[in-house]
Amino acid sequence: MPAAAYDIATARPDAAPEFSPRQQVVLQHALKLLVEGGEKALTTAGLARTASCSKESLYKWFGDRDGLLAAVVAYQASQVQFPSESGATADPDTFRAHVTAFVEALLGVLFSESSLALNRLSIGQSNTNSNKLGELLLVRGKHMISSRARTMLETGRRHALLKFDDADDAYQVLYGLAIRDVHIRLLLGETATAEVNNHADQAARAVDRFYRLFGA
Amino acid sequence: MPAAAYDIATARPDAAPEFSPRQQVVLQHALKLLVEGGEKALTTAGLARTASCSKESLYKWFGDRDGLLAAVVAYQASQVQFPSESGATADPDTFRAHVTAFVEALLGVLFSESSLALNRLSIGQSNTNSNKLGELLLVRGKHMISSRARTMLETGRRHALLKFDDADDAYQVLYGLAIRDVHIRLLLGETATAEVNNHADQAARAVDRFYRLFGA
DNA sequence: CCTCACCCGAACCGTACGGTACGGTTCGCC
DNA sequence: GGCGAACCGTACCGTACGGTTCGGGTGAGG
Repeated sequence: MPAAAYDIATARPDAAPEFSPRQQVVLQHALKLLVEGGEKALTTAGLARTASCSKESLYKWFGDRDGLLAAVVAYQASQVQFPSESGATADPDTFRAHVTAFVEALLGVLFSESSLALNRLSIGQSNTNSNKLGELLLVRGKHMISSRARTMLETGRRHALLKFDDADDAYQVLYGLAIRDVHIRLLLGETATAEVNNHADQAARAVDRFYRLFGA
Repeated sequence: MPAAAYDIATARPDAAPEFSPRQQVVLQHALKLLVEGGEKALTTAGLARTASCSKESLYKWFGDRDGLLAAVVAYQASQVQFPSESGATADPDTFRAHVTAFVEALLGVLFSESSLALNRLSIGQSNTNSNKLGELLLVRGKHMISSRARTMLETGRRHALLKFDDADDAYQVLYGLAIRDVHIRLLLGETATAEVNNHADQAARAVDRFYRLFGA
């Protein structure tokens, strides 16, 4: 349950059965260590101590330390869910509200401490060992989000609420308008201002500009 | 000389005298190791070997390993320069060309392998030891760039070429339109597509959209 | 009660790497 | 030529941490 509401309506079937409850608890402890102290702080001995399990179990469950890191990323990504678009989107106002809600959820996820910690971890490892983590985060996180966004935008286009040629291009603009350089600044350790944390306002402004570019 | 042209007209006086020529050569070797293998690949013994210097000298020059990393970031940031705006910007077309050139330079810097490696390094360390590196990269890199961008945009506003209330807000929009989520994807290890590497086209499209939002 | 699977806690091992010390060499300067 | 500063190469030390092994304990099933 990390900084993003769990939405039963959109839960993917592959999310739950991947790890046993006991393992999920351990993974949550691992995430906590990551958030607090970065990758260096997640040692096998330290995790075994804080999670009250044995190193032997860690290695049995996850293979090695890299497997543990991958498990943390995979598990956490599976926990992130977005509000479903729930059908009736022909009405312009409700559709725009849906887009705004999506952007707000995006900000909430990307700027959460757990997401930042996982991104920091994956980025830090991205050019060392075959880059398994970055790939995992991209495919289980960003790609899931972007594909959902594209279908949402295409729904808007189908109902003549938006106008664009390339859905991916339009999504990227929406992303850029919403995130700007805040993500990278937070990743670099800058502390978030109150303005940045006002996700509702930020989302509304981004959607406003997006509509000025792509509104029908 | 890393992926960004050196502009003699805009060289800051504090850039040159910080490190001796010999030290600069060593720092370039260090950057090369970082680009190739990430932070793990930059060991004091490894750097001493590839740069043909002694570990003793490394510790004399940079204090400890963290000091070495900070020196790499500081030195490399000092090497990044942008084309100067060089006065006559009253003409709408040349001003817009200046903005486009700025965006193109921004893309060239941020998407270069050396910049990515340094960002990965700083991000990876950002929640471990007092976050010296991230701060350094922000103040010596991003803030320099953004302040220059703001003055450029305000020049455009003064000449009634642009219209906005907050220069920083406008810059952030320009940044978001240009960078989108490409930066984070590259940081995570995704390989750049040909389209992404066409900085001229990307810059032109971003500036076009920027003008549709902020053009007078 | 026995067995077996699972797991905890702790001790242990090997190694990689940060940091230090030292002998030997080059080079500028008097 | 002699001196000292800077520096290279190498050997060395201490430690932290990944990974393994082992003894013991707990609980379900028979």
